[in-house]
Amino acid sequence: MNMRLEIAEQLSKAMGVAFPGAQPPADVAGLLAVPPDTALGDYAFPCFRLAKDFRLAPPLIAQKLAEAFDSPLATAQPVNGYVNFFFTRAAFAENTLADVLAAPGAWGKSNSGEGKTVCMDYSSINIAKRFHLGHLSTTVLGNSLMRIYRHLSWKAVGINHLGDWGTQFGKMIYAYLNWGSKEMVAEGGMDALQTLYVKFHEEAEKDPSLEDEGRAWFKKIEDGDPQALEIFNYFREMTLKDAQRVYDLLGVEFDYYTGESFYQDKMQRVLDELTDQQLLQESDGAKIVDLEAYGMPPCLILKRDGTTLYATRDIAAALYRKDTFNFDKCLYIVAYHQDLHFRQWFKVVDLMGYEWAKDGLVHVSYGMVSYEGQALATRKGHVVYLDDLLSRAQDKALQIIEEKSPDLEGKADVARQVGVGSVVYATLQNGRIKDIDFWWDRALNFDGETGPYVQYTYARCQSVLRKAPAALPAPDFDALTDDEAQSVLRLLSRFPEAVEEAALRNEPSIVNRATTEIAKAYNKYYYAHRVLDDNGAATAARLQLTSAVADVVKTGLYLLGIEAPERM
RNA sequence: GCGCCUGUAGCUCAGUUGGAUAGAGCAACGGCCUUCUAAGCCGUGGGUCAGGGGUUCGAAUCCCUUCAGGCGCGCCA
Repeated sequence: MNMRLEIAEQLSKAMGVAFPGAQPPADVAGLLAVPPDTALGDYAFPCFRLAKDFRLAPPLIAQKLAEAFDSPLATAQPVNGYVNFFFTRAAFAENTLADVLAAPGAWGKSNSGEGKTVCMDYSSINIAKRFHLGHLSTTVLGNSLMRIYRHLSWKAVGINHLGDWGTQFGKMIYAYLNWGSKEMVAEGGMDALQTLYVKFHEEAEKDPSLEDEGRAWFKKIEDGDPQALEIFNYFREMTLKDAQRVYDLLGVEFDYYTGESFYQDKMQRVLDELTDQQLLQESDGAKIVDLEAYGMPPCLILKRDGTTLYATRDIAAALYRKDTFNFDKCLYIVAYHQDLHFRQWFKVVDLMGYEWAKDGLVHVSYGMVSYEGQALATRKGHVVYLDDLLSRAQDKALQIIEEKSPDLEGKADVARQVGVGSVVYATLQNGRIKDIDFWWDRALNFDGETGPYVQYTYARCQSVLRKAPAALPAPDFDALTDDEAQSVLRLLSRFPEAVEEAALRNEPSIVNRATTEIAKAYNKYYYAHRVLDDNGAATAARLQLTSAVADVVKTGLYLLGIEAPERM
């Protein structure tokens, strides 16, 4: 039973009774507000807007509506132009818990996305580069959104749009052949590739002709030269293998690893269509689509030398994905500094006549990451690599476990879940548009509203549930009419709305907050009330509450991409 | 110069898309473990919602404007 809808329905009836003939507002449920203080009720309806239509002062409207309101699940009280609704506490508890406990892991699931497909372009790492802080947001946001959309019955297609095309790979090959070796790379791994790349740029400063060598080797990759391809594929395999360790830790999976190179043979269609529709113009030898009418600089499609650009590839990829998956939405989880780029090529696809470009293509942008106040700079070594961060977080977790629960079984595994969870949680804690300045002491803090806090609440619930008596009488829901229990129940009942909104706004932090609020409310409850006591019927009710909290917290964590340890 | 974004407690951020007395966490200080997990709970202090105008019953929220910061603005991705 959705209490918001129940109240809205009964309130609409009350309007018909109290104001026959008047036109009631269309979306009563949407107008229901949550009062700032629970003493004012569980939901409230502001009457100010009705004053004109009903030709009556808001306090009087509130009074008449409250008098006419009738529901077994709530009572109504008029206060200063608001109608405040108070749930019938025991009935609310019974209803809510029955709903939550009906299907484990399914709270917040809905059919709202049934039959719809979303493509998710996320993580999208570059070949020959180590996984660092700059890739964390896109990876973790994308993973969480995949889970959230699937929870709402969308078909979600995860795509790692690899950065595997461009002259830098020609340069890499040149550097590898001249200054590197199989042994060096086999031993040094990704760092060795990094070193070679830096070396190339140093040498190219002195001898600009190396740039031509780089271009020549890239041309060989394009032309399918066996030696060039072999080396390139070696780099590619290495990068993916390196990244896979991080993906495994984070629990991240992709349906496709179709990178930029995949679209090379799909560019001509873009050029043909743009030409046919006379959208392509020449400018300084390059080919562009003019966007002045839309207040944007032109979108570059072809360079002077006839080769394609980033935007061209993105357009080709969008057309391919539409053809292949027939998506309703295609999300690009990319930092906001590429905002203009996306607005430009989205508009180009629109101009090409594809209606779905208008609201089907979505740039899910997020804030920039800096490290101790300065921009990340791989070449200067001012960078935090993901595997370092994750292993330090795990070390910290293990250290705390040794202090607090030295007898815990499977310490390393719990430390992994908690350490990794803390990093993921922190990444999804704030609105994604916020910039993140990374500091080690902040990242390794496990106190307060953190991943470990939420996980701890789950483990605490599990601990209580393990100690529950095997046989209990039927629950007495009058045991859950106190304020603390009601707060927990209110938050549980609103959790599904949070999941829907998170998908609507592509904002996993909403699920993060909803889950954390439940954990906080339960911890408060836990200190105010004993779950297990001599009263079997009351204990049964409190155990249901505990069980429901455990289930929803676990679901919330899952939707964020975080595991929930049974003990910690 | 133009465009996009951000500005709320010392710090990091919420604020349900216009509703009631602006809330959390961190940091600081003070309490609570012989009872279900103290990675927890309770309490104290801390605010010109960047500034100024406007819209209306009502603004942190919408409009205008100024300021501050971040990011972008043709042959990289």
